[in-house]
Amino acid sequence: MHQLCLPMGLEENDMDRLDQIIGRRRKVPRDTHLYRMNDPFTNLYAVRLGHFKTCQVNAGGEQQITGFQMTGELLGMDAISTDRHHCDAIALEDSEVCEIPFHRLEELFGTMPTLLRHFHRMMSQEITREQSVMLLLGNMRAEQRFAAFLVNLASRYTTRGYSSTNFQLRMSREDIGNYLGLTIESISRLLSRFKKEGLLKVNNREIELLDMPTLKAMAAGTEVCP
Amino acid sequence: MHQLCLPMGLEENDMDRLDQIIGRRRKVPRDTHLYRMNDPFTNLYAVRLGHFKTCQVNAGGEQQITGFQMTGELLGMDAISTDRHHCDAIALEDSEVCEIPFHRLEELFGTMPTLLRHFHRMMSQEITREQSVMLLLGNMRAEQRFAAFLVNLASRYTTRGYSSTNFQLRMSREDIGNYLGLTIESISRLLSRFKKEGLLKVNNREIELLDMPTLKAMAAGTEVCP
DNA sequence: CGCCGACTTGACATTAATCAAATGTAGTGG
DNA sequence: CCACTACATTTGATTAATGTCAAGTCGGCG
Repeated sequence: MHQLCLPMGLEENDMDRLDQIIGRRRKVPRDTHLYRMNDPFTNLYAVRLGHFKTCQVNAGGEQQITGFQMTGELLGMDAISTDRHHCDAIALEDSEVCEIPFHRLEELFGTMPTLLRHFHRMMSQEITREQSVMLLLGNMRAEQRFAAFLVNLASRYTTRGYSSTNFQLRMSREDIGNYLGLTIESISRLLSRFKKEGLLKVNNREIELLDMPTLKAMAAGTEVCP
Repeated sequence: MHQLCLPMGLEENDMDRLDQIIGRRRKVPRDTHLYRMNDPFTNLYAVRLGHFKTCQVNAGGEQQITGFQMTGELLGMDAISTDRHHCDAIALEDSEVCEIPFHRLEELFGTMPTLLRHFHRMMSQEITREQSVMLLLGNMRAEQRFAAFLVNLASRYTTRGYSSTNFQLRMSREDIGNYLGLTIESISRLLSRFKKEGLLKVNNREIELLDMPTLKAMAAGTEVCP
């Protein structure tokens, strides 16, 4: 957790000061909200355990999942601009977060440039992550999107020390479809097709990736035409 | 410019200190790069004059325009995470920017909490802007996307003191299509249809919006079905 | 005037959505 | 343990939206 989240690279002394402001841990049961759109912003949240999704809704009631967050990732940075949350954050399984009171974090910034720098990197990373999703949604075809999704999960599980080829999907097909701008039926068909083509095994939400090179090539848009 | 960009709400004293680190102005002729993907990151850029587009390219050569920037907007925040730019920034017309050396900006953060807070708001705003685009690309149909695009431009021109109904598109149909995940032909057809339906007038790149309420309703997804 | 690039328009093809069952899975209570 | 239900997923048939391809038209500029 400390390798992924805010404290990265801090000296022990600074680490203690950070630990002191980090608020209580909060359990978030599956399918419940960590926060809702328009809630006033007081805390950032670091995921300690479990998985979340963040989603936007517009006036017409259309919903878009804008991301899936796992252990060590930070939630709530989109709320800084207006002091209100811009999306809902919902636990995909029983989860746990640390509350990080943002005003107290700001107080530390003045004397802890390393912390501040790391915070900026995390916000910037969120911006580039979203740009990749824009590329995916704007230019890729269904099979590319789905391949990119799987490759992205694999790489994030690797970072966390888990298997990059065997993992559980924590989200429903519907969530995946919504995130990728596709329907649940399309996701289901893609899974079946990838299975038939020997790219992966799938059993309910259990996934085993069998052909990472091809999946990566599909995701990058460099796959040779079949 | 000062109302939109970093200095917002600074005291005169602080404003001077900020002005001192702001680097030279740089002219960027139409169709030339302000920076390219993978260029090392040294400066943020504040647009003083003109318009830019930022675009991503993946390994397969697919390109996605991730945003259009106008006067007072900040470019380059996605480079902080890795010290390299993640996208190309290209001038849509002859333009001018201020260079903001990021390391010197960081030096000010320690003693200018107001500046820091404003910087955080700008990064956060970029995150929420991108989330809106994700909603657009993931869930909206072509006419909604295009309406949302026009309404967004209108509101940004309003903020800058220009007409919200009469303005020039600085980007080609192709750029618009790429940004919205549509083809140039689709954009052309949508323009023709909106014109026929009396929502706008169009003459080359000159736009006059005639029915903002309907356009807004379309963008929000609350338009009554025709 | 004539060329070029940007844009428009039309005909047709394709992708993924929609609609409709069928099937599978997990949980519940007998 | 087994029916029974509710919900998630898969699969098939069809349709609708948008992409692709192919002419054209327009406007600016040498």
